Amino acid sequence: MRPRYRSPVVTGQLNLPFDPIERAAETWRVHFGPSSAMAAVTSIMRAQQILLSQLDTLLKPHDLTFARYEALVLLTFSRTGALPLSRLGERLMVHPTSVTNTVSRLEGAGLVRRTPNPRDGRGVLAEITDRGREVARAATADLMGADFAMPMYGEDELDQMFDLLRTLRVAAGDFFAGDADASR
Amino acid sequence: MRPRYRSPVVTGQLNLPFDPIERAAETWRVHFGPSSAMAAVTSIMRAQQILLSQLDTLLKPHDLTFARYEALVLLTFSRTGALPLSRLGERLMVHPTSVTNTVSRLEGAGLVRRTPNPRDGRGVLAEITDRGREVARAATADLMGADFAMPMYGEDELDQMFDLLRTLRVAAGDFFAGDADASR
DNA sequence: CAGATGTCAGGACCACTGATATGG
DNA sequence: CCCATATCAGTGGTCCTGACATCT
Repeated sequence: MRPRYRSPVVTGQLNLPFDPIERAAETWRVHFGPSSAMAAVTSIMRAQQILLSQLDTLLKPHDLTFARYEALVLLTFSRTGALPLSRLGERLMVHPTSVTNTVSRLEGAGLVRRTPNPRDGRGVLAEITDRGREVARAATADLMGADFAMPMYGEDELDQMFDLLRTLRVAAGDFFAGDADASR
Repeated sequence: MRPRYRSPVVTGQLNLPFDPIERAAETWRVHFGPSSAMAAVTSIMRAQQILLSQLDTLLKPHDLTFARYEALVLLTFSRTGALPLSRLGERLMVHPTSVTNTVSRLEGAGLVRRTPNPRDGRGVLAEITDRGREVARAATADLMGADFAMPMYGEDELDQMFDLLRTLRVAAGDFFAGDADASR
Protein backbone atom coordinates (compact mmCIF):
# COMPACT_ATOMS: atom_id res chain seq x y z
CA MET A 1 0.00 0.00 0.00
CA ARG A 2 2.72 2.41 0.93
CA PRO A 3 5.82 2.47 -1.24
CA ARG A 4 8.76 0.70 0.24
CA TYR A 5 11.54 3.08 -0.56
CA ARG A 6 10.03 6.14 1.00
CA SER A 7 6.74 6.96 2.60
CA PRO A 8 4.89 10.06 1.52
CA VAL A 9 5.90 12.93 3.75
CA VAL A 10 2.45 14.15 4.48
CA THR A 11 0.40 10.99 4.45
CA GLY A 12 2.80 8.59 5.95
CA GLN A 13 4.83 8.09 9.05
CA LEU A 14 7.84 10.24 9.57
CA ASN A 15 8.81 8.27 12.65
CA LEU A 16 11.23 10.86 13.89
CA PRO A 17 12.75 10.19 17.30
CA PHE A 18 11.63 13.66 18.38
CA ASP A 19 8.80 16.10 17.77
CA PRO A 20 10.03 18.44 15.05
CA ILE A 21 7.67 21.20 16.12
CA GLU A 22 8.59 20.96 19.78
CA ARG A 23 12.22 20.95 18.78
CA ALA A 24 11.71 24.07 16.69
CA ALA A 25 9.88 25.75 19.56
CA GLU A 26 12.74 25.03 21.94
CA THR A 27 15.32 26.38 19.53
CA TRP A 28 13.10 29.37 18.93
CA ARG A 29 13.02 30.07 22.64
CA VAL A 30 16.81 30.15 22.75
CA HIS A 31 17.08 32.58 19.86
CA PHE A 32 14.06 34.84 20.15
CA GLY A 33 12.41 34.09 23.45
CA PRO A 34 9.25 32.14 24.20
CA SER A 35 6.55 32.03 21.58
CA SER A 36 3.65 29.72 22.13
CA ALA A 37 1.99 31.24 19.09
CA MET A 38 4.69 29.88 16.80
CA ALA A 39 4.24 26.33 18.07
CA ALA A 40 0.46 26.59 17.88
CA VAL A 41 0.48 27.95 14.34
CA THR A 42 2.86 25.31 13.11
CA SER A 43 0.75 22.63 14.77
CA ILE A 44 -2.36 23.83 12.99
CA MET A 45 -0.54 23.84 9.67
CA ARG A 46 0.71 20.33 10.17
CA ALA A 47 -2.63 19.04 11.44
CA GLN A 48 -4.41 20.39 8.39
CA GLN A 49 -1.86 18.78 6.12
CA ILE A 50 -2.29 15.41 7.81
CA LEU A 51 -6.06 15.57 7.84
CA LEU A 52 -6.43 16.71 4.27
CA SER A 53 -4.15 13.97 3.10
CA GLN A 54 -6.04 11.28 4.99
CA LEU A 55 -9.44 12.55 3.92
CA ASP A 56 -8.36 12.71 0.31
CA THR A 57 -7.11 9.16 0.58
CA LEU A 58 -10.47 8.05 1.95
CA LEU A 59 -12.24 9.87 -0.85
CA LYS A 60 -10.01 8.80 -3.70
CA PRO A 61 -11.96 5.56 -4.36
CA HIS A 62 -14.99 7.77 -4.98
CA ASP A 63 -13.02 10.06 -7.28
CA LEU A 64 -13.56 12.97 -4.96
CA THR A 65 -11.35 15.49 -3.23
CA PHE A 66 -12.41 16.91 0.11
CA ALA A 67 -13.35 20.21 -1.51
CA ARG A 68 -15.57 18.46 -4.04
CA TYR A 69 -17.06 16.28 -1.33
CA GLU A 70 -17.99 19.34 0.72
CA ALA A 71 -19.73 20.89 -2.25
CA LEU A 72 -21.60 17.70 -3.00
CA VAL A 73 -22.81 17.31 0.57
CA LEU A 74 -23.98 20.89 0.65
CA LEU A 75 -26.14 20.19 -2.38
CA THR A 76 -27.48 17.07 -0.72
CA PHE A 77 -28.55 19.23 2.18
CA SER A 78 -30.45 21.75 0.12
CA ARG A 79 -34.15 21.14 -0.24
CA THR A 80 -34.22 21.06 -4.04
CA GLY A 81 -30.78 19.59 -4.51
CA ALA A 82 -29.67 22.75 -6.28
CA LEU A 83 -27.85 25.91 -5.24
CA PRO A 84 -26.58 29.03 -7.00
CA LEU A 85 -22.81 28.90 -7.40
CA SER A 86 -22.60 32.15 -5.47
CA ARG A 87 -24.27 30.56 -2.45
CA LEU A 88 -22.05 27.51 -2.75
CA GLY A 89 -18.97 29.68 -2.62
CA GLU A 90 -20.31 31.60 0.34
CA ARG A 91 -21.01 28.50 2.39
CA LEU A 92 -17.80 26.74 1.48
CA MET A 93 -15.79 29.93 1.91
CA VAL A 94 -13.97 29.54 -1.36
CA HIS A 95 -13.12 31.87 -4.19
CA PRO A 96 -15.65 32.29 -7.03
CA THR A 97 -13.23 30.87 -9.56
CA SER A 98 -12.68 27.89 -7.28
CA VAL A 99 -16.41 27.26 -7.24
CA THR A 100 -16.48 27.31 -11.01
CA ASN A 101 -13.65 24.82 -11.09
CA THR A 102 -15.11 22.55 -8.43
CA VAL A 103 -18.52 22.45 -10.08
CA SER A 104 -16.95 21.79 -13.47
CA ARG A 105 -15.10 18.79 -12.09
CA LEU A 106 -18.21 17.44 -10.42
CA GLU A 107 -20.10 18.03 -13.62
CA GLY A 108 -17.47 16.17 -15.59
CA ALA A 109 -17.89 13.23 -13.24
CA GLY A 110 -21.64 13.31 -13.74
CA LEU A 111 -22.36 14.12 -10.10
CA VAL A 112 -23.72 17.58 -10.74
CA ARG A 113 -25.57 19.38 -13.50
CA ARG A 114 -25.49 23.07 -14.38
CA THR A 115 -28.83 24.74 -14.97
CA PRO A 116 -29.76 28.38 -15.41
CA ASN A 117 -31.15 30.04 -12.33
CA PRO A 118 -34.83 30.68 -13.06
CA ARG A 119 -34.88 33.48 -10.52
CA ASP A 120 -31.78 35.28 -11.75
CA GLY A 121 -30.80 35.43 -15.39
CA ARG A 122 -27.14 35.94 -14.48
CA GLY A 123 -27.00 33.02 -12.16
CA VAL A 124 -26.24 29.34 -12.55
CA LEU A 125 -27.49 26.54 -10.36
CA ALA A 126 -25.47 23.47 -9.50
CA GLU A 127 -27.92 20.60 -9.23
CA ILE A 128 -26.95 17.25 -7.80
CA THR A 129 -27.67 14.19 -9.93
CA ASP A 130 -28.82 10.77 -8.79
CA ARG A 131 -25.31 9.48 -9.20
CA GLY A 132 -24.14 12.47 -7.19
CA ARG A 133 -26.44 11.54 -4.35
CA GLU A 134 -25.28 7.96 -4.41
CA VAL A 135 -21.61 8.91 -4.41
CA ALA A 136 -22.18 11.39 -1.60
CA ARG A 137 -23.92 8.70 0.42
CA ALA A 138 -21.14 6.16 -0.06
CA ALA A 139 -18.37 8.67 0.59
CA THR A 140 -20.09 9.91 3.73
CA ALA A 141 -20.34 6.37 5.02
CA ASP A 142 -16.61 5.95 4.53
CA LEU A 143 -15.76 9.23 6.22
CA MET A 144 -18.01 8.58 9.17
CA GLY A 145 -16.60 5.09 9.46
CA ALA A 146 -13.17 6.68 9.78
CA ASP A 147 -14.42 9.35 12.20
CA PHE A 148 -13.27 11.97 9.73
CA ALA A 149 -9.70 10.88 10.31
CA MET A 150 -9.97 11.92 13.96
CA PRO A 151 -10.69 8.70 15.82
CA MET A 152 -8.05 9.56 18.41
CA TYR A 153 -10.23 12.21 20.00
CA GLY A 154 -13.20 12.09 22.33
CA GLU A 155 -16.31 14.20 21.93
CA ASP A 156 -15.16 16.65 24.55
CA GLU A 157 -11.84 17.21 22.86
CA LEU A 158 -13.46 17.72 19.48
CA ASP A 159 -15.84 20.29 20.92
CA GLN A 160 -12.98 21.96 22.71
CA MET A 161 -11.08 22.24 19.45
CA PHE A 162 -14.08 23.67 17.65
CA ASP A 163 -14.57 26.26 20.37
CA LEU A 164 -10.92 27.22 20.44
CA LEU A 165 -10.72 27.70 16.70
CA ARG A 166 -14.00 29.54 16.62
CA THR A 167 -12.24 32.44 18.34
CA LEU A 168 -9.82 32.64 15.45
CA ARG A 169 -12.53 32.50 12.83
CA VAL A 170 -14.50 35.22 14.54
CA ALA A 171 -11.42 37.43 14.78
CA ALA A 172 -10.75 36.87 11.09
CA GLY A 173 -14.21 38.17 10.32
CA ASP A 174 -15.73 35.00 8.95
CA PHE A 175 -19.04 35.86 10.57
CA PHE A 176 -20.62 38.06 13.16
CA ALA A 177 -19.89 36.75 16.61
CA GLY A 178 -23.37 37.62 17.83
CA ASP A 179 -26.02 35.09 18.71
CA ALA A 180 -27.68 35.89 15.42
CA ASP A 181 -29.11 33.01 13.49
CA ALA A 182 -30.59 35.05 10.71
CA SER A 183 -31.10 32.77 7.77
CA ARG A 184 -30.18 33.52 4.18
CA MET B 1 -5.99 47.90 0.33
CA ARG B 2 -8.85 45.52 -0.17
CA PRO B 3 -10.68 45.66 -3.47
CA ARG B 4 -14.00 47.36 -3.31
CA TYR B 5 -16.11 45.02 -5.35
CA ARG B 6 -15.29 41.87 -3.48
CA SER B 7 -13.01 40.98 -0.64
CA PRO B 8 -10.72 37.99 -0.98
CA VAL B 9 -12.49 34.97 0.35
CA VAL B 10 -9.65 33.63 2.39
CA THR B 11 -7.84 36.73 3.52
CA GLY B 12 -10.71 39.04 4.07
CA GLN B 13 -13.90 39.29 5.96
CA LEU B 14 -16.79 37.15 4.92
CA ASN B 15 -19.07 38.89 7.37
CA LEU B 16 -21.74 36.24 7.16
CA PRO B 17 -24.65 36.65 9.56
CA PHE B 18 -24.06 33.09 10.74
CA ASP B 19 -21.21 30.66 11.28
CA PRO B 20 -21.03 28.57 8.11
CA ILE B 21 -19.36 25.69 9.91
CA GLU B 22 -21.81 25.65 12.76
CA ARG B 23 -24.61 25.80 10.24
CA ALA B 24 -23.17 22.85 8.37
CA ALA B 25 -22.78 20.91 11.61
CA GLU B 26 -26.42 21.49 12.50
CA THR B 27 -27.63 20.38 9.10
CA TRP B 28 -25.32 17.41 9.31
CA ARG B 29 -26.89 16.42 12.60
CA VAL B 30 -30.32 16.39 10.99
CA HIS B 31 -29.21 14.20 8.10
CA PHE B 32 -26.60 11.88 9.52
CA GLY B 33 -26.63 12.32 13.28
CA PRO B 34 -24.17 14.15 15.51
CA SER B 35 -20.58 14.42 14.39
CA SER B 36 -18.28 16.65 16.38
CA ALA B 37 -15.42 15.35 14.28
CA MET B 38 -16.84 16.93 11.15
CA ALA B 39 -17.06 20.36 12.77
CA ALA B 40 -13.59 20.05 14.27
CA VAL B 41 -11.99 18.98 11.01
CA THR B 42 -13.63 21.75 9.05
CA SER B 43 -12.54 24.26 11.69
CA ILE B 44 -8.94 23.15 11.40
CA MET B 45 -9.08 23.45 7.62
CA ARG B 46 -10.49 26.93 7.80
CA ALA B 47 -8.10 28.05 10.53
CA GLN B 48 -5.12 26.91 8.51
CA GLN B 49 -6.40 28.77 5.47
CA ILE B 50 -6.84 31.98 7.44
CA LEU B 51 -3.47 31.73 9.14
CA LEU B 52 -1.52 30.86 6.04
CA SER B 53 -3.09 33.75 4.20
CA GLN B 54 -2.29 36.25 6.94
CA LEU B 55 1.25 34.98 7.40
CA ASP B 56 1.92 35.13 3.69
CA THR B 57 0.62 38.68 3.66
CA LEU B 58 2.98 39.60 6.47
CA LEU B 59 5.87 37.96 4.63
CA LYS B 60 5.14 39.31 1.17
CA PRO B 61 7.12 42.55 1.73
CA HIS B 62 10.14 40.33 2.36
CA ASP B 63 9.48 38.30 -0.76
CA LEU B 64 8.95 35.18 1.31
CA THR B 65 6.24 32.59 1.65
CA PHE B 66 5.70 30.88 4.97
CA ALA B 67 7.32 27.69 3.69
CA ARG B 68 10.41 29.58 2.58
CA TYR B 69 10.49 31.50 5.83
CA GLU B 70 10.46 28.29 7.83
CA ALA B 71 13.38 26.94 5.84
CA LEU B 72 15.33 30.14 6.27
CA VAL B 73 14.79 30.23 10.02
CA LEU B 74 15.87 26.64 10.34
CA LEU B 75 19.15 27.53 8.67
CA THR B 76 19.52 30.47 11.01
CA PHE B 77 19.22 28.08 13.90
CA SER B 78 21.89 25.67 12.73
CA ARG B 79 25.33 26.24 14.13
CA THR B 80 27.10 26.57 10.81
CA GLY B 81 24.22 28.16 8.93
CA ALA B 82 24.08 25.18 6.59
CA LEU B 83 22.03 21.98 6.45
CA PRO B 84 21.75 19.06 4.04
CA LEU B 85 18.55 19.29 2.00
CA SER B 86 17.55 15.92 3.35
CA ARG B 87 17.67 17.20 6.92
CA LEU B 88 15.79 20.33 5.93
CA GLY B 89 12.99 18.25 4.50
CA GLU B 90 12.89 16.06 7.56
CA ARG B 91 12.57 18.97 9.97
CA LEU B 92 10.09 20.88 7.85
CA MET B 93 8.14 17.72 7.08
CA VAL B 94 7.97 18.42 3.38
CA HIS B 95 8.49 16.36 0.28
CA PRO B 96 12.02 16.05 -1.14
CA THR B 97 11.00 17.70 -4.37
CA SER B 98 9.48 20.52 -2.38
CA VAL B 99 12.76 21.07 -0.61
CA THR B 100 14.56 21.28 -3.92
CA ASN B 101 12.05 23.84 -5.08
CA THR B 102 12.09 25.87 -1.88
CA VAL B 103 15.87 26.04 -1.80
CA SER B 104 15.99 26.99 -5.46
CA ARG B 105 13.65 29.90 -4.82
CA LEU B 106 15.64 31.06 -1.83
CA GLU B 107 18.80 30.70 -3.86
CA GLY B 108 17.30 32.75 -6.66
CA ALA B 109 16.57 35.48 -4.14
CA GLY B 110 20.15 35.36 -2.88
CA LEU B 111 19.16 34.24 0.61
CA VAL B 112 20.72 30.81 0.38
CA ARG B 113 23.63 29.19 -1.39
CA ARG B 114 24.02 25.59 -2.50
CA THR B 115 27.28 23.87 -1.64
CA PRO B 116 28.33 20.25 -1.94
CA ASN B 117 28.22 18.32 1.30
CA PRO B 118 31.84 17.60 2.25
CA ARG B 119 30.75 14.61 4.33
CA ASP B 120 28.57 13.00 1.67
CA GLY B 121 29.32 13.17 -2.02
CA ARG B 122 25.67 12.69 -2.88
CA GLY B 123 24.45 15.46 -0.65
CA VAL B 124 23.92 19.16 -1.05
CA LEU B 125 24.03 21.75 1.68
CA ALA B 126 21.82 24.80 1.78
CA GLU B 127 23.82 27.58 3.38
CA ILE B 128 22.26 30.83 4.45
CA THR B 129 23.84 34.04 3.15
CA ASP B 130 24.27 37.35 4.96
CA ARG B 131 21.28 38.73 3.12
CA GLY B 132 19.39 35.63 4.14
CA ARG B 133 20.15 36.28 7.78
CA GLU B 134 19.08 39.88 7.48
CA VAL B 135 15.81 39.01 5.74
CA ALA B 136 15.10 36.29 8.32
CA ARG B 137 15.70 38.79 11.10
CA ALA B 138 13.39 41.41 9.62
CA ALA B 139 10.67 38.92 8.77
CA THR B 140 10.81 37.39 12.23
CA ALA B 141 10.39 40.82 13.78
CA ASP B 142 7.28 41.35 11.69
CA LEU B 143 5.82 37.97 12.55
CA MET B 144 6.47 38.33 16.24
CA GLY B 145 5.03 41.83 16.14
CA ALA B 146 1.85 40.28 14.76
CA ASP B 147 1.92 37.42 17.28
CA PHE B 148 2.07 35.02 14.35
CA ALA B 149 -1.41 36.13 13.35
CA MET B 150 -2.79 34.80 16.62
CA PRO B 151 -3.04 37.83 18.88
CA MET B 152 -6.53 36.82 19.95
CA TYR B 153 -5.26 33.99 22.13
CA GLY B 154 -3.65 33.87 25.54
CA GLU B 155 -0.64 31.75 26.41
CA ASP B 156 -2.80 29.12 28.02
CA GLU B 157 -5.01 28.76 24.97
CA LEU B 158 -2.03 28.49 22.65
CA ASP B 159 -0.50 25.78 24.79
CA GLN B 160 -3.84 24.03 24.97
CA MET B 161 -4.05 24.05 21.19
CA PHE B 162 -0.55 22.70 20.81
CA ASP B 163 -1.28 19.89 23.25
CA LEU B 164 -4.56 19.00 21.59
CA LEU B 165 -3.04 18.83 18.13
CA ARG B 166 -0.04 16.94 19.38
CA THR B 167 -2.33 13.95 19.87
CA LEU B 168 -3.19 14.01 16.21
CA ARG B 169 0.40 14.33 15.10
CA VAL B 170 1.43 11.43 17.29
CA ALA B 171 -1.37 9.28 15.94
CA ALA B 172 -0.34 10.15 12.39
CA GLY B 173 3.13 8.85 13.16
CA ASP B 174 5.05 12.08 12.88
CA PHE B 175 7.28 11.04 15.73
CA PHE B 176 7.56 8.60 18.58
CA ALA B 177 5.35 9.63 21.45
CA GLY B 178 7.97 8.57 23.98
CA ASP B 179 9.93 10.96 26.16
CA ALA B 180 12.89 10.38 23.89
CA ASP B 181 14.96 13.38 23.04
CA ALA B 182 17.60 11.57 21.08
CA SER B 183 19.32 14.13 18.95
CA ARG B 184 20.16 13.81 15.28
C1' DC C 1 -25.33 53.10 -15.06
C1' DA C 2 -23.35 50.68 -10.93
C1' DG C 3 -23.21 46.25 -9.08
C1' DA C 4 -23.60 41.21 -9.00
C1' DT C 5 -22.78 36.58 -11.29
C1' DG C 6 -20.13 33.47 -13.54
C1' DT C 7 -16.35 32.21 -16.88
C1' DC C 8 -11.78 32.13 -18.81
C1' DA C 9 -6.75 32.99 -19.20
C1' DG C 10 -2.91 33.02 -16.67
C1' DG C 11 0.25 33.21 -12.52
C1' DA C 12 2.06 31.48 -8.06
C1' DC C 13 2.29 27.94 -4.86
C1' DC C 14 2.55 23.23 -2.89
C1' DA C 15 2.38 17.88 -2.86
C1' DC C 16 3.16 14.07 -5.32
C1' DT C 17 4.66 10.31 -9.00
C1' DG C 18 8.08 8.46 -11.86
C1' DA C 19 12.41 8.57 -13.96
C1' DT C 20 17.20 9.60 -13.65
C1' DA C 21 22.15 10.53 -12.29
C1' DT C 22 25.35 9.95 -8.75
C1' DG C 23 27.44 8.27 -4.69
C1' DG C 24 27.60 5.19 -0.04
C1' DC D 1 23.49 -4.58 -5.63
C1' DC D 2 20.57 -2.04 -2.77
C1' DC D 3 19.75 2.22 -0.77
C1' DA D 4 20.09 7.26 -0.16
C1' DT D 5 20.40 12.02 -2.15
C1' DA D 6 18.93 15.21 -5.05
C1' DT D 7 16.90 16.84 -9.49
C1' DC D 8 13.65 17.22 -13.36
C1' DA D 9 9.39 16.72 -15.91
C1' DG D 10 4.81 16.53 -15.47
C1' DT D 11 0.11 16.18 -12.97
C1' DG D 12 -3.32 17.86 -10.02
C1' DG D 13 -5.01 20.85 -6.61
C1' DT D 14 -5.91 25.62 -4.41
C1' DC D 15 -6.03 30.58 -4.48
C1' DC D 16 -5.69 34.63 -6.71
C1' DT D 17 -5.84 38.79 -10.47
C1' DG D 18 -7.72 40.81 -14.34
C1' DA D 19 -10.75 40.90 -18.12
C1' DC D 20 -15.07 39.94 -19.92
C1' DA D 21 -20.17 39.06 -21.07
C1' DT D 22 -24.49 39.04 -19.07
C1' DC D 23 -28.10 40.40 -16.38
C1' DT D 24 -30.42 43.23 -12.18
